[in-house]
Amino acid sequence: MAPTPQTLTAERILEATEEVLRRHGPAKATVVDVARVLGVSHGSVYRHFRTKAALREAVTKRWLDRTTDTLSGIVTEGDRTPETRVRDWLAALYAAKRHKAAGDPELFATYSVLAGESGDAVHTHLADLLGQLTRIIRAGVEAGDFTAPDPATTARAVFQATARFHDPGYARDWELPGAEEEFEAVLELVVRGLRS
Amino acid sequence: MAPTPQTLTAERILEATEEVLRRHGPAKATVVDVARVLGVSHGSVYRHFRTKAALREAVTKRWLDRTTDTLSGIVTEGDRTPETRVRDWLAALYAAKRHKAAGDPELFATYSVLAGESGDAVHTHLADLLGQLTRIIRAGVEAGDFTAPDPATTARAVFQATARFHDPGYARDWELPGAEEEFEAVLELVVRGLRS
DNA sequence: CAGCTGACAGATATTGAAATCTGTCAGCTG
DNA sequence: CAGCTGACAGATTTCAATATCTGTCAGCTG
Repeated sequence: MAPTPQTLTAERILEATEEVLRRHGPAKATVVDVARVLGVSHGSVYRHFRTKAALREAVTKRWLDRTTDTLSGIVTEGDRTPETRVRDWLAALYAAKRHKAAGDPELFATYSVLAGESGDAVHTHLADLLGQLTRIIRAGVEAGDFTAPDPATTARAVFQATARFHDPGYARDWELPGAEEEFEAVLELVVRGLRS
Repeated sequence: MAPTPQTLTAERILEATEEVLRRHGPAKATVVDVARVLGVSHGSVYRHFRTKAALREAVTKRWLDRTTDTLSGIVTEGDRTPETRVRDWLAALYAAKRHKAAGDPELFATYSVLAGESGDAVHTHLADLLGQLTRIIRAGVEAGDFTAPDPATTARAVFQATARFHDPGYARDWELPGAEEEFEAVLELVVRGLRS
């Protein structure tokens, strides 16, 4: 609650870590830097996070959860058709990732590094997103709008088919001219493939 | 090694380069190595290729063209339906890339490096592949099997949607258990999206 | 005593000097 | 004379010495 809390908490460490990552980038950010920002010794940071990898994963998880939370609202918009929700959800995912990549490149690089290291935070993030997409597709099947023998498998296929527009490995292409049109074309193809 | 007292040709240099790339990998392969395999001075290699980058691009182009040639046969199989040809073509593309990645990892790494450097050889390769796919889809539209206002745009969308199964950036996932099933699911989704 | 410090060992990263490589070209060779 | 050689300059890579970092822990502090 206090604007300048004196006790060292996991939350304060995560905020300082984001700051350091933004300033120095993932390759140069050290635990000593984080401790310096907080005005404590680096030993204290290790009281809250067992390793540097755990700290990086925690800060990344926090960052990924922001996207998951943004998208979760679209899943349950009962007044819209499942097709519209699939479109909106994928468009929102693309927009969120693109915005993050452009606006927060240092942290985005960290996320990409962790994704490559197959960290648990990323694995969970992907499972969360797939779960959301599965719910929309299942609703579409129940409404008779979509055909999908196994909604989870189909959701995975939709996710893979649009990977180019949310996988961080393709981030450099997201701002290229024509990217938006290509997204629309893939989205159209995928939605047509879902329809009964 | 076998005595090679013949005249020095671009073709012989490309073969020696492949040999050196396979043995040392893309990071350690030098023009001096190539010259040593051929029993000439490295200055002679520069008579045929202006730069090392040009040499690497030429050897990569040769290698990429083998895939393009393999697939071109499927495009014109008039006795099969367009849908079958799209399925066969994408499956053959996936199989070819996967086979290369598993069987020739050093050269595959070189290809991946060049793809990242956005070399012209890769650009041309992608244009060739897209051209083949466009022809199949256009044939499908003309036969009334597919709906696609602009076959070239749709071909691009199909190519993007299946990127995970032919883009070298994903090579590490191609041998994972379940990869084949995921390919089938994406292929099913895409083909459904093409149908009228 | 709960939380923090700071020195320490082993691991990792940085640095700069030495080695190697790329690309050129004047001259050699057949 | 067409094609090749080998020495060379500048760029890049390697390597080992040095510095910094990670993770631990005995002891300090409030």
